Amino acid sequence: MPDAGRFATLLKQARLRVTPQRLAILQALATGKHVATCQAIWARARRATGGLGQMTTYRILERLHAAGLIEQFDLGGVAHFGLADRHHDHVICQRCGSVEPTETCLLGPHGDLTARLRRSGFVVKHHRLDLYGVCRACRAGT
Amino acid sequence: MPDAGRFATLLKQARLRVTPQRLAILQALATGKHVATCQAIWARARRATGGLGQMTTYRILERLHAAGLIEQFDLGGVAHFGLADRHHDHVICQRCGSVEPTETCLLGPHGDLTARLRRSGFVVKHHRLDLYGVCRACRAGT
DNA sequence: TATCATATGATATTCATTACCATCACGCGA
DNA sequence: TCGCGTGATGGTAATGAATATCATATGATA
Ligand SMILES: [Zn+2]
Ligand SMILES: [Zn+2]
Ligand SMILES: [Zn+2]
Ligand SMILES: [Zn+2]
Repeated sequence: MPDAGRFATLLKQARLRVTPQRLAILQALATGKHVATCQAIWARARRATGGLGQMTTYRILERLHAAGLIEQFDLGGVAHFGLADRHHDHVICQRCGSVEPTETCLLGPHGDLTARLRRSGFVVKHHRLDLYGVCRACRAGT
Repeated sequence: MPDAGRFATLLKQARLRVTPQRLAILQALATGKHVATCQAIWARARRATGGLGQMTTYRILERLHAAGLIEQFDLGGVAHFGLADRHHDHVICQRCGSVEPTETCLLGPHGDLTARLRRSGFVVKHHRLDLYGVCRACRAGT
């Protein structure tokens, strides 16, 4: 667990207890793809710790999301989770299902949009922008 | 069913059979909120037709989505459906859960973004932009 | 180290969605 | 207008993710 110290600090900053299970799940989130299902995270994390309950995984992921440490969104009907270190948008391939984060926010001058909507009475807290299409690898494979 | 003729035309254009169940579901989608769950759509449509199976509702919604007549996306873990007459983005209130469509696409010069990503090898087919926040009514109610 | 609030783990349960199959009816051609 | 055949419908059963519950274990603080 190379990032144990960093993750422990993150948990403490969020006023959450530092447990081996939580560290294992954060580590699993850091090593895999950009996002993963609860099942996948559980499978990877339990291998590292030995005994990790599946329901514990659900509860920890919910808690980490409530604390803002991870992002959560539904994809194909099942919840997906990923580390939420910085804001990013998503580029999703409809063929292979890969989910990649963008380097920068794609919304451009974000202030414009927020100001425009605030004038209509709606206060924007955050947004989710997902671009669907076909990635380079899948196009080449055709 | 005031829009029966219009919906029948839509179905025929999509090479789908015109059945009372499909018309009832399209009508239910047109009368309710911008999006609704399968359960809610079923409840409203069955009242209009008398006998409508729940599983039939699932199958019809899936078919209509495959044909591009309706939009589908997960919200809070359950699928939501709405008429997809034109492209729009979503303004979602986190307090009351209301989902409202935007008049125009919020992405601005869409071509810029598409071109930029195509240069990286990714071909954008469509996107989903959801803005989360608090609506005017909920703010006033505080 | 003692204490306690909280986290964990296992089971049972809920609920949306899918699978399956027998019956029915829309659309088309005679 | 009347059959016919393909596709649609409806019901039951099965799947699978997610939640509820509660006894036990453990991290944090003093
Ligand atoms: Zn992400
Ligand atoms: Zn963004
Ligand atoms: Zn919409
Ligand atoms: Zn848009």
